[in-house]
Amino acid sequence: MGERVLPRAERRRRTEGRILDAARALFAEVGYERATIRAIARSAEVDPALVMQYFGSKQELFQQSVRVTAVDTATGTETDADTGTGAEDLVERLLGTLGAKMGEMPQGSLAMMRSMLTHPEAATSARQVLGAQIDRLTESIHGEDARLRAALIMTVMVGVTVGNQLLELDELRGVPPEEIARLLRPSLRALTGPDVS
Amino acid sequence: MGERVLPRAERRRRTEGRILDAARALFAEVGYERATIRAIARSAEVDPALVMQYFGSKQELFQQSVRVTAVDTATGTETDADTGTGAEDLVERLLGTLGAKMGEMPQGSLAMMRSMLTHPEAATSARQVLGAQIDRLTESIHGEDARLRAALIMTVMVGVTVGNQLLELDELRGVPPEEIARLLRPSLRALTGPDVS
DNA sequence: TCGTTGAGTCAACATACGTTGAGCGAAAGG
DNA sequence: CCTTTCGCTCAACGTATGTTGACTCAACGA
Repeated sequence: MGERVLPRAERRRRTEGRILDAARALFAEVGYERATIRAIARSAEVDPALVMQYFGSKQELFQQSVRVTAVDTATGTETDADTGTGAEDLVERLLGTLGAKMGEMPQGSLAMMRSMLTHPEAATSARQVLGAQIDRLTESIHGEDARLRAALIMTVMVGVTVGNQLLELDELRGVPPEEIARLLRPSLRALTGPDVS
Repeated sequence: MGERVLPRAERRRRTEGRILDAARALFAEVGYERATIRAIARSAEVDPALVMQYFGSKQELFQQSVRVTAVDTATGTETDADTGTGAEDLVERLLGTLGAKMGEMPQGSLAMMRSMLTHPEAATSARQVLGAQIDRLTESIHGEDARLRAALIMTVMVGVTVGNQLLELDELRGVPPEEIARLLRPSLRALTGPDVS
């Protein structure tokens, strides 16, 4: 029937991908501790031992699940440097990634955030990502307490994301992202400090 | 030596208290999953079995650890109704409890917040507490999107608390609470909506 | 004084988990 | 065609955890 026979390399890549997807989904849903290797394997339709053989340990699987694209899109980096570096531009970018369809944040980011309060390595990752973003913001704020303000801005973003994606507060359910961005904009601008331009 | 002999009732109350304190501390530090009954018992200088005998299960111990005073002070309730119910007053109260010496938030609240992303019951508690606060705020905001604005305000508070108390971001370390409150005030006022008074 | 209560301990059970090593069967390669 | 490689499974081990039941001993009440 539809059962194609695949070359080994391709087959391997696909199962590895299935495992990673399943891992990301489960880590994002229940966090590091409650996401068991067995459950991930079952979801990927694979033997638990294979997960170990491919990724070495649960810890490494988690790291792989959270890597790269995950981390920065979570907090609004998006690595494209086409937009300006003014504070307003950065704030707008943050609001944008928040709004890029809120229910569809990359699973890797959600996985990291879900575990950041209870899993040490996830906490370290989160601090790194936030720190990098704070650095960026700090450069374009130029105020007295520039760094502190930048930190608070990121802190606000974390709060909204937590309330919306992870706690799933009823009050934020189904609200169009643009509206949240609209309501949040003045608050972030206020933290940007007295306008310099 | 100083080894006083205590009446049974008193003795029981004290050990029960020691267990609860140890539980709160550990739950707050590492979250529900990583806080083991054995570790809690060791910290309270008691046999693990005694913890079960007194509290029934780890789940019930957690609930007891998180109860009452814990929950509302976490997000700034403080149950005293002496202050007004105007939006500004409420915002000020929120900022106040945030600033009531940031490193000394009640352990029960921290325990709840630490686990709210990974432990279902903690999540439910958090949603309840936040929901109640949002209700309060909504009444005194009177705007179009009053409820949504109120939710975002609480969301901001959660973010700051998470960043400060749980993630322990370097940028917020050692910053006097009054300064954070000062920087945050305009942002919260902005969410309060166009001033009605 | 003596039986009863209850605080507290000890040893053990059942379970779930991460992890390992041996092995099977099909693709790869000459 | 035969050997090797490798994706993948099976069964098991070791360990940590929540939880339980039998037990000890001092405080209590009559």
